[in-house]
Amino acid sequence: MDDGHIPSSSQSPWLPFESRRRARDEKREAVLRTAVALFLEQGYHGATLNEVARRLNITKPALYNYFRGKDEILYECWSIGNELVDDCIAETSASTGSGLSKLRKLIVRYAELMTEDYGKSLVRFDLRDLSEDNRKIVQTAKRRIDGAFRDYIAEGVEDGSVKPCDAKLAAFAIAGSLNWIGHWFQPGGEMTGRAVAEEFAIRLTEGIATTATRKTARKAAVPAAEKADKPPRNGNAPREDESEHHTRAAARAAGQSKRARGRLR
Amino acid sequence: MDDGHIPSSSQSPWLPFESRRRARDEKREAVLRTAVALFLEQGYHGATLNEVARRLNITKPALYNYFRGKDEILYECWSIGNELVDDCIAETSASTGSGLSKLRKLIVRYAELMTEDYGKSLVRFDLRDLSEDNRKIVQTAKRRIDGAFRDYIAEGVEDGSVKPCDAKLAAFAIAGSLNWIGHWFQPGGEMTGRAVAEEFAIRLTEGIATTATRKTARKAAVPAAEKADKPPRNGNAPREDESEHHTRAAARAAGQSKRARGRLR
DNA sequence: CCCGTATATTACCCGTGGGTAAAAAATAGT
DNA sequence: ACTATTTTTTACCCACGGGTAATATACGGG
Repeated sequence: MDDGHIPSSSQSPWLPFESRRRARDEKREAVLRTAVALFLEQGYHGATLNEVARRLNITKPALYNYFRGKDEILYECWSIGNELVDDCIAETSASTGSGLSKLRKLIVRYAELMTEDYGKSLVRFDLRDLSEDNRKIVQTAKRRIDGAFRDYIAEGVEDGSVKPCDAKLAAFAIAGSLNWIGHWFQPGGEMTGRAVAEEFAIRLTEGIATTATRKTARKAAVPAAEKADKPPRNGNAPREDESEHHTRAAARAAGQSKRARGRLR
Repeated sequence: MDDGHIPSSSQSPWLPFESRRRARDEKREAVLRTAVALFLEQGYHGATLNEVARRLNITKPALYNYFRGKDEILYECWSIGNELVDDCIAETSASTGSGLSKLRKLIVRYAELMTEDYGKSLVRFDLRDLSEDNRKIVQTAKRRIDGAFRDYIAEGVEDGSVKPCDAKLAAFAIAGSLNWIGHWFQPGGEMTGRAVAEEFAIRLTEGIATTATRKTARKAAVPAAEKADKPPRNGNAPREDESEHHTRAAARAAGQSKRARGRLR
């Protein structure tokens, strides 16, 4: 009778526990995915927890097994987006090149983030809907992001790849343009998120790049991350960014595991 | 004009108990001024009509003599901002010059609007809080504004003042940058709204202009050194914007009179 | 088979705030 | 001064939705 199906339980006593914890995390994430989509779709105040639950085929109180309340769900959505931004910055900072080159890399990654749900949550959600503590965390993180843009610009000014300019205002101009993507972009349009991102990287740095001598500016200034030397008419050659996707995915997974997990009561 | 008395409160037609004999329209406008400030300060959902009324030294039901409901107040706030934008576009369109020149003018005016309450209401308020009808009106108006940017860019491309580019995306980039001003600018900072506006007009067109704006660009590029000690150069003096203020004020008054006024029950 | 734990459901509470009816106060006209 | 109209207040309703307590169900281990 010892057909021994499902050996997992007999072999490792703590594996079931692990699998259960994993299942729990997966449910938690499912809640967040649903919530972020609904919040973006109907607005935080327009969306109800009943509707979130309904889309998950559960009922509202079940959500409270994973989150303390609505505002915590909002915060967690934002938190995931923030981790993705952190990854962008980390990857960019780790790269070598001029300040301008780093700036362009950050713009591409950040812009593409703004075309995704969790990225949008960074700019579409209202700080005032968060608890006092979480609001402070978000504000600090926002300053950090702004600082990254500013630092790259300043770095570019020093190494000569960027024209002398007010780094603060230039960063506001660039970041504002990018953040606004999160307000108008919706998948299914004529351009993919990546296409928008790369176009913006060029457009937003054309004005401050020193090498902006007419047409040569583009090609010379964007050698590494740019494959647009071919007419930007076709969206082919999605190959060179494979490594980036790998890195992105890995960092994201790591981020998730390291993020504060749902209260294990 | 000078209603100088009782410095304790701001400008409320209801101030003390008597002397409540002002025109209906003025009261209506006072409500909107208070409401737009509160909505921006606490968010539409965070702000209550009770608080709006309290700041005006009246009670909530009194508001319903001038507006049908909260969402109509929101719409009227937006509507005033929209009229101001319309004025910007009209003035710009009436001016002569290259497409680039018009674009810059529009940017300056639009940017400065974004530093004011009614301008901010254009980009900080959520369409979904409006009634179905009003939402459609707003959406149409938004497209019109976007179209103005796009048209000037296209015009500039044709007359050679602007480099060939995707007008749609360029407009998104510029308008996004400007709209974001409405999210971060608050009076009392180190820069005035006008200063920000002029800086942005240069920065945002540097990338797409065919003629590099030498001197203006240079001036803008070295703000840190002499930004503080630089009063308006030449004889323009601090009142060089008088004409525009005149135009603005006149147009605004006209707009108010032509805007649908409070339901005359 | 039973028990303990985690998870989910039913049923409910209740604070909030938009909105309203009716009375009161102010205002204007004659 | 009296009346008609507008404006404002007092007092109230109630829908909505976040949140909770009590209960039921699923499940793994002994």
